[in-house]
Amino acid sequence: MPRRYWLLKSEPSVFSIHDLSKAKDQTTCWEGVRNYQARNLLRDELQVGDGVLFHHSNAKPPHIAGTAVVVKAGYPDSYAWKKGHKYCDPKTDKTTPTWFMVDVRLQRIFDSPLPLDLLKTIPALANMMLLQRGSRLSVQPVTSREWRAVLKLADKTS
DNA sequence: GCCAACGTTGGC
DNA sequence: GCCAACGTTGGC
Repeated sequence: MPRRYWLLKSEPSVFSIHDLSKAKDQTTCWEGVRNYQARNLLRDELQVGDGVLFHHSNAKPPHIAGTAVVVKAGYPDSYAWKKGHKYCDPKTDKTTPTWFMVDVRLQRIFDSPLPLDLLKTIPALANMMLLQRGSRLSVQPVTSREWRAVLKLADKTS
């Protein structure tokens, strides 16, 4: 199985890559995804060892902040059953979980974050979902070509 | 703050 | 199952 790549987005005011760097083992569960398309990817596709681009959405400007690695594949998102929590979903139950999460560990914080308008200048990224459809979908597939181009850009700008 | 994109909801 | 209404997201 070849290693695969993904983009995960988070609003830095909620949880940033710097928060991840301060977390125990620089590892966190990626809870709170409440969209079925993204859920399917978390549940079925993300595997241990897969690469993750950490995107800061709703930032000024929005940017890819660094990389992480999947250290635990999809498992039920227990926040769905935390009463009163913003990620609580009372319609779901524990015997047939609806929502899933993965664990990711920090790999690298880019010296210079890569804003969208810079990413848009890179031909290899022209078809990237992030640039075509924005970051509404909170878990996005990234091709190995896109992954390489982003890392190359990160090295160039650091 | 605006608005386009898009997901969800609910009446029929 | 369709689709209009509505809500949310996020880039600008």
